[in-house]
Amino acid sequence: MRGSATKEARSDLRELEHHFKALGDATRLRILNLLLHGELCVCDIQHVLVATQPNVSRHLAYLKNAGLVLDRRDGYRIFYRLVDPQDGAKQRLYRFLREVCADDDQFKADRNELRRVIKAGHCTLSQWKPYSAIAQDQARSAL
Amino acid sequence: MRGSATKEARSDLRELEHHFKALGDATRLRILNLLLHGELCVCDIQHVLVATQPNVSRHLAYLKNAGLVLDRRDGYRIFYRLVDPQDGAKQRLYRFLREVCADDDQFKADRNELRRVIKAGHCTLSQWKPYSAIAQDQARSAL
DNA sequence: CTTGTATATTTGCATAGGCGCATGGTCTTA
DNA sequence: TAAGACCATGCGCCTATGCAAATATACAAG
Repeated sequence: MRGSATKEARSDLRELEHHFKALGDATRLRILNLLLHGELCVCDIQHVLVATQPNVSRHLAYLKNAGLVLDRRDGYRIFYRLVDPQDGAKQRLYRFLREVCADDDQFKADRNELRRVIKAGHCTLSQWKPYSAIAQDQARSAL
Repeated sequence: MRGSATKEARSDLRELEHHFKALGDATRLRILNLLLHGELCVCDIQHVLVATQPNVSRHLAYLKNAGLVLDRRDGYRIFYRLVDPQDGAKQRLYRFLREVCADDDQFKADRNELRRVIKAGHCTLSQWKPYSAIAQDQARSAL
């Protein structure tokens, strides 16, 4: 099944460029840092980042267009999650991101704030789901 | 000496953002792919990419401003090389880049073309130097 | 069907970024 | 000093992107 080279090597350069473009923004990096640990709805992110709703929404649309996140509707809210990495490229990217996000203070603070927001139940409350590629306990503890 | 956290964690977010911005362009990715294997002058890159000189020059300036490359004058030409990674962040970044560049066809073709250009001696000829963080033989063979 | 909540999209504006072209600067050699 | 090789930068044009504010859409509850 390694024959997916057809898909993977088709235009890695363009895909890579788009991925990096998507990562080249502080707000989007902060969003990804949160999504690395689980599925979230827009308003949770909005609360953590203290940003306007259209702003968060547009950045999520950008990430979705770049092929980095997926969305899912549940009632009147929409949950975003990282695309499940199938190819090696995305796996490497996520691993790299996780390494990078781990140390930074801003990212740490955001994760703390996310924990607070989830506890406060502003929005998701019981809806929170860890990112499927991460073990549940790992996601919760790493948060 | 791990106490460099002061420098590293100062504003990782902004630095990371700038790095990713620098990577979010196909031309710059192609340039970095070449520089991963050694020091090069502008006209070599120009020949490989088949781009105008000012264009290459500006992208190199962008990379330099982003803290990813350094330059050095030697006679009437200027050689660019990757910044020697001191912090873990840049090491991880380069490792990630090297992994990603290895498979892609465009990057491979560029490396082949670079080898041809170096052999043809358009510019650097005997001046070519491998990127210091890579063993000389590894750089030449990987090229 | 109306109201309220959560998201998305449009609009307008300001800035950043990419490219080609022309110009100017630096260094070498004659 | 003059010419040639190599490189940087300013200018104009165009596109992409970021943000705020307003507006539109989707859903739930009454």
